[in-house]
Parts: sequence; structure tokens; C-alpha cells
Amino acid sequence: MDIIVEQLEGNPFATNSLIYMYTKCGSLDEAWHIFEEMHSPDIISWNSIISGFAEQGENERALALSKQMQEQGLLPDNTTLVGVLKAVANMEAFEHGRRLHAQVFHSCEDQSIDLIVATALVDMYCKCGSIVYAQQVFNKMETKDYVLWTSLLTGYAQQGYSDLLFQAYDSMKAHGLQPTAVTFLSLLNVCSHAGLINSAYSILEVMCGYGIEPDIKHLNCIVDLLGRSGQFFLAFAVLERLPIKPTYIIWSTILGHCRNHSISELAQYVFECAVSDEEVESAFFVVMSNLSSEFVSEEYEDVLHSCYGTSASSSLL
DNA sequence: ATAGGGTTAG
Repeated sequence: MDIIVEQLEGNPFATNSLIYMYTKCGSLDEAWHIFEEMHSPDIISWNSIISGFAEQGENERALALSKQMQEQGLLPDNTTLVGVLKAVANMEAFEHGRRLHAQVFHSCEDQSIDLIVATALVDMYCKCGSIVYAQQVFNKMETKDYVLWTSLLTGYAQQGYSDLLFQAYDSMKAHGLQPTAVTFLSLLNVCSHAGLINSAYSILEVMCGYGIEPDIKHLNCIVDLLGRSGQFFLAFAVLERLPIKPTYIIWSTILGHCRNHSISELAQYVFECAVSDEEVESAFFVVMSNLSSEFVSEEYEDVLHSCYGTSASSSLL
């Protein structure tokens, strides 16, 4: 509104900033509307809309726009590449990622890839399951900052390579780089999947030693880990002390653990906690439904079915 | 003056 009042609608700085703002807010239609109305979008307009779409998971549209941009005679720069790599990582489109890597490699003459592009490449390869290629890109960079390190660490965590992750974590510190909240999240993530409770506790202590307070993401990892190992009372104790209300997503995680440990009474309680969340989605009811056929009482079957009739019905159908 | 990297859980 202020931009209109100040008659700045045609101003490229204002317009590009609007596109950026709307995509960051998830209002892709608004962003697209503004972009479409521009007479001659510049590279920054294109990059804003491409990165915005990729960030919001509109991967195919991001890729199509990058193609369209090049058809209009604009060359992709590093920022464009990062946005496109993000879309490709989201899609786990390995072959496409390989082609982009080749393109990146040939476009820089002295064979030194931009640090941020390299980080996006490492992330893309990890998401596509190609740890070896991720390591190759990583090793070739003579300057490695903490985000590049973390992108590799996160890749190890996502693929469940706990030993590699702990080694790389030590190596990162040996190179003089400090772990961040994201690094610790990856470490806790891998502990959760490997069932390493004691390691997780000591990681929490180390975190605090670095002056990093565990946030909701770290604590959800701990809750997952406790539930996985059947320590439900501790899991609930952590949940009760969270600064914000748990979402249905963490409840459905616990529900999955209830199933694995065959604890039906708890499942029923968890079910009630989760459906009180206004944001609850159909995925939760699928988890509950899977488990109810195994051991949840008929009474809860009725509750479940009445829920299908309300909030979940449209998305289930 | 506007655009780019790593973030958990079923």
C-alpha cells in the first residue's frame, strides 16, 4: 500500500522487493502477479521469483522459469544456479543435478566454484543420496566455511551415516570452525535414528557449553529419540516443558512409537492431544488409522471415524 | 537501495 501511495509501483527496487517479500511469505500468487506485470524483469526479478518458487517447493515452476529466463537471452548467474539447485535437490533429481554441476564447472574458468554454489551442490548431492559426489565437491573447495561444512554434516545425518558424521564434526572443529545450532540438530538427528541416547544427552551438554540453547527442533529430536526407545514418561516430560505447544506432527511421531511398543492406552491419549491441534492434517489420521486396526479399542475407532467426517475428510478424499 | 548456501520428527 505504501508503495502505491508513494507512486513507486514502477520502481524496479520496490517491485523486486515486493516479489521477494511475497515469496518469503508463501504468497506465490501475489508474487507471480507482480512479476507477470513487469515490462522487463531484470536478473534480480528473475532470481527472486525462481528462488522463491524453489524455496516454497514449487520446483517444476522454478525450473521452467529458469529456462524461460534463458530463452529471453539472460544468462543465469550464481544466484540463479543456487535457486535451481534447490529445486533439483527438493526433487531429488540426480541426473538433472549432474548436468547443472557440469554447467557450473564449465562456466567458471579457473575451475574454482563459488562457495555458495558449492554449498548448494553439496546439499543437492546429499539429498539425491550421492554422498560420494558431495564429498568430491566439498574436498575441492580450498576455502570451506561453516555452512559448507554443515551442508556435508547434514547430508551424513540425513543418510544415517553416524560414524562419518561424528568424524566430520571433529574434523570441522579441528579446522577451527565452531558448530552452530544447525550442526547440533544434525548430530541429534543422527542420534535419534541410531538410538544413541547417551550421545544425545552429551551433545545437549556440549551445545549449552557453546552457549547455544536447544530450541524446539532440538527438543523434538530428543522427544523422538525417547519415544523410539520406549521412554514415554521422559518424552512427555520434555514435551510439557516446551516453550510452545507441541504440534500434531510430534504427536504423530510419538504415535508411531506407541505402535512400535504396542502401548494402546498411550496412543489413545496422544490421539486426543493431537486432534485438539487446529492445524492437524490427514497424515496424522493415517498413522492413527494404521494403528487402530491393530490394538486400539472400538470406542476409539468411533472417535476416529467421527474425525474423518470433519477436519480430515476433504484432504483424505 | 532489490536476488543466492546448511535446519528435526511419522
